[in-house]
Parts: sequence; structure tokens; C-alpha cells
Amino acid sequence: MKESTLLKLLDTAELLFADQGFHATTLRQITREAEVNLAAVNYHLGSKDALIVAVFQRRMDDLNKQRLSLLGEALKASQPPSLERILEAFVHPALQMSARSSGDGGRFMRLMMRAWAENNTRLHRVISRQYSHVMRSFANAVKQALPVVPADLRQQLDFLIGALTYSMAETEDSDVEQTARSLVRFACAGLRQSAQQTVKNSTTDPSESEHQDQSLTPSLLQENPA
Amino acid sequence: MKESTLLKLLDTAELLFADQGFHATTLRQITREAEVNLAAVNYHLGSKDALIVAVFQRRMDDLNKQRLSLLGEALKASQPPSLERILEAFVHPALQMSARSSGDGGRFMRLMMRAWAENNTRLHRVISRQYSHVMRSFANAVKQALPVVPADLRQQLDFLIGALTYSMAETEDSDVEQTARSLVRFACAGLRQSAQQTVKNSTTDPSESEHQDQSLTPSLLQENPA
DNA sequence: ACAAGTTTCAAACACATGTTTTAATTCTAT
DNA sequence: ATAGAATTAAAACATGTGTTTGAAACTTGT
Repeated sequence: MKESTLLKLLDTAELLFADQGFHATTLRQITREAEVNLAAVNYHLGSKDALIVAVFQRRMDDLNKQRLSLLGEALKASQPPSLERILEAFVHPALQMSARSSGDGGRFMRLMMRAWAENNTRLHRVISRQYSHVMRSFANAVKQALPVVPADLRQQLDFLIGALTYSMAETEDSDVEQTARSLVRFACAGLRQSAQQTVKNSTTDPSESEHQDQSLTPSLLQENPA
Repeated sequence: MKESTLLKLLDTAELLFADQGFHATTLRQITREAEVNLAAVNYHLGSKDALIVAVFQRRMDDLNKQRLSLLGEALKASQPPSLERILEAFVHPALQMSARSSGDGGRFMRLMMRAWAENNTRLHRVISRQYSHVMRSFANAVKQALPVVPADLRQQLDFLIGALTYSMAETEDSDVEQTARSLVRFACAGLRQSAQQTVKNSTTDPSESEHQDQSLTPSLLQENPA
């Protein structure tokens, strides 16, 4: 049973992109390693850019599905939901996906870091469109889990994403479960502390206490209106 | 007064590298934008790779100096030192440096993310050699600040670095002070919570209580023996 | 078995890249 | 002012890039 050239392309490209970056990886290298013809990329995908997007789309779809599924379970399990479970629903699929890809551990996440650093408009739009949907769900869930909504919830979640992405890219083949537990604990403490701080501020200065939810618009959480 | 071509090169290259990546940025683009001759890069630096390293070296030196200076102050101020001040010494210079570069805010940090994602051995060695030295100092400081050393201190610091890097790359021209305060609070809570957890584990299972410091070797904290 | 549609292949194309070379220019110290 | 060094300039070089092309090989439905 031979796997289709398209799959071979996606797999090989993902691996090479993660290791060397998008621009540094050539189509000749990809096709040679995948043992397909050079023209295969342009035939099946149309262009190298389209390849990049396709490589991403595949993993993002997967990741989002798993995250939202776990989030759903967390929300069904108790009301208000457990903050720990919410964050775990966010963290665990990413770590697992990263570890599952055999060989190099942080491959997928290094790919994520690259994509994020990249200024490629097309790629960015694909990612953030998919990401924003999920992030909104998680932000709402966190709001339910905490007695007080932190003033800068968006920023806090960015912290979590950053910690997750970076530590994954760093971690070799380390224990996924342990890392997940560690990170969830770390972030829960941070979020709770921040919520506490918000309460303290709002009681000493009541004028600040109302616009807590306006801080959710920028960055990842915003939708592309077009 | 005209600034030297070398400086013009470093400045322009830094800007373009951050926006487009190392490979995507061409020497022709850099030299055109810097208004110097194409051959200037090879004359002054020797090669494009050397340019990349040079761009980095300059900022890293600066960043390390500021961080260690603030850390020194924090250690002198009180004994045991304040965890908040230690983390602030780590976070603040980076945020400030990122904001100071006029125009685009997260430029330098996006550069960092790229460099980190990059698999360039030469660049990696330069960075981690410089980084490891500083990280060791901070890890030791944190050990003094906490009543109990968390079992996975290295990982915790990676979380901090990740949160810092990512949120910086994300943040436009936002309020540096506010972000710094937020992040420090976030990470302090995480670290304290983790320390608490370590205590709990070590009392229920005393066999684990001794090798707390062995977890400091891998990743950023390790030195290159060569 | 055969024709029509897919997919693979090797070669070529047009162009952009980092680097080198050689000459002109500017700087610097005597 | 002038010789010698350092820097800038313009052009060319060799190589590698993504993409296109047109024919061959394969697959599929009848």
C-alpha cells in the first residue's frame, strides 16, 4: 500500500518547514525527500505558498477539533466549569500532537512559532481566522470559571499560548503529561492571581470595574470582518 | 553627521529580518533600503550569515547587561530577594527594548522568535551561549527567593520566557509597564504555586524531596562544554 | 480492449540570489 | 599635498529558485 503523493508531500513539507523554515526549504528538497517528482507540488497544490497553507490547515483543523471537544466536556462536567479542565483542554491536545509526531518532539510547535513570526499575510489570515474562533470559546469558558473576570484576560491567554508554544518547541521528547500538568498549574495560578488583583483594584477604584469585557477585542480574539 | 554604513546595515537588516525572516530578506533589499552598496555586507561582515549573527549579538549584549544589572539590584535590595523584583528584572528590559525601537513595537521580539524557531546551528550556539549564562543567574536568584525550590524550575522559567516572547511579538505599541506588571504577577503566582506543589509532593512521598536541583541542566540552562 | 482522464516525469525557462572581482573614490596620517 | 590604506561602486559570476511545458505512463469506466 503506497500513500498518495499529496500526503507524502504534506508530511515531508511539514517536517522540513519545521526544521528549516518556509523560505529555506526548497521544493526540490521536499520532492526529493518525499520521493516524488518536482512538478508534483505545482500539480497538486498549485504553488509553494499553497503548500505552506495546506500543511497548516491540516494540523489546525485537527487541533481545533480536539480542543473544542475537550472544552465541551469540561463545560458539561460541572457548572461553573473547572478552570483546570479548561486550560487542560487547551494545552493537552497541542502537547500531544507535538509528541505524537514521531522522531523530533516539538516539530509541530516549532512550525507554529515560525508561522507566527512570519509576516505572510495569507498564512496569517488562515491561522488567525481559525484561531480566533477557538480562542473566543476558551475566553468565554474562562469567564465562567472565574468568580471575577480578570481585567486583561486576553493578555493572560496570550501568556498561556506563549508559554505553551515556547516550552513545546523546547521540550524534546519529554513527558507530555507532566508538562501539561505543570503548565496548567502555572497558568491557573496566574489567572486566579490576576482575577484577585482585578477585584482589589475595582474596590479601591470603582470607576474601573465596569469595562472588563472590552479588553477582549485585539489580537488573536478579533475576527476578520471581510 | 552620517552614520556609518555598518550601523545602517545592522539597523536595516534587523528591521527587515524581523518583518520577513532571515531567508526571505535579500541582501539587495537590505542594501537598497539602507542606501549602501550591495557589496557592503560582504565587505564589512563577510557574509549574510555573519550579518544575521551580528544583528543578534548587538541586541543580546544589550539585553543581558540590562537584565543582570537589574538582577544585581534586586539581590542587593533584600535578603531573601523579592521574587517580583527578580522576574521584573528579567521581563522589563525585554519589553522596553521592544517598545523603544520606534515604529513597530514587537520587532525585536519577533526577531527572537524567528531565531528561536530557526535551526541555524551557528545562530543557535551564539544565542544559547549568551542566554545560558544569564538564565543560570536568574535561576539561582529564584532559588533564593522561594522558600522551596520547585521541582521543575527550568520548565517554569521556560514558561516565563515563552509568555514574554510571545506576548511581545503580539503587543503592538501597548503599555510596557502594564504588560510587565501583568506578566510578572502572572509568573510569580505560577512559580509560587509550583513551589507549593513541590512541598506537598515531597511530604507525601519523601523519596522525591532531595533531587530538586538536578532538574536544572537541560535546554537553555546548559552550557556548551566546547 | 480501448479511449479518456489523471498523474508522473524529465527537461527547460526565466529570474533572483549570495558572492567575487576590479576599478574608482574617499579617508588619513605624514 | 601626497602616498597608502580603507571604503564604496558597478558589473559580472556561478548557482539555485519556483514554475511551466509537453510527452510518457498509469488508472478507470465501458
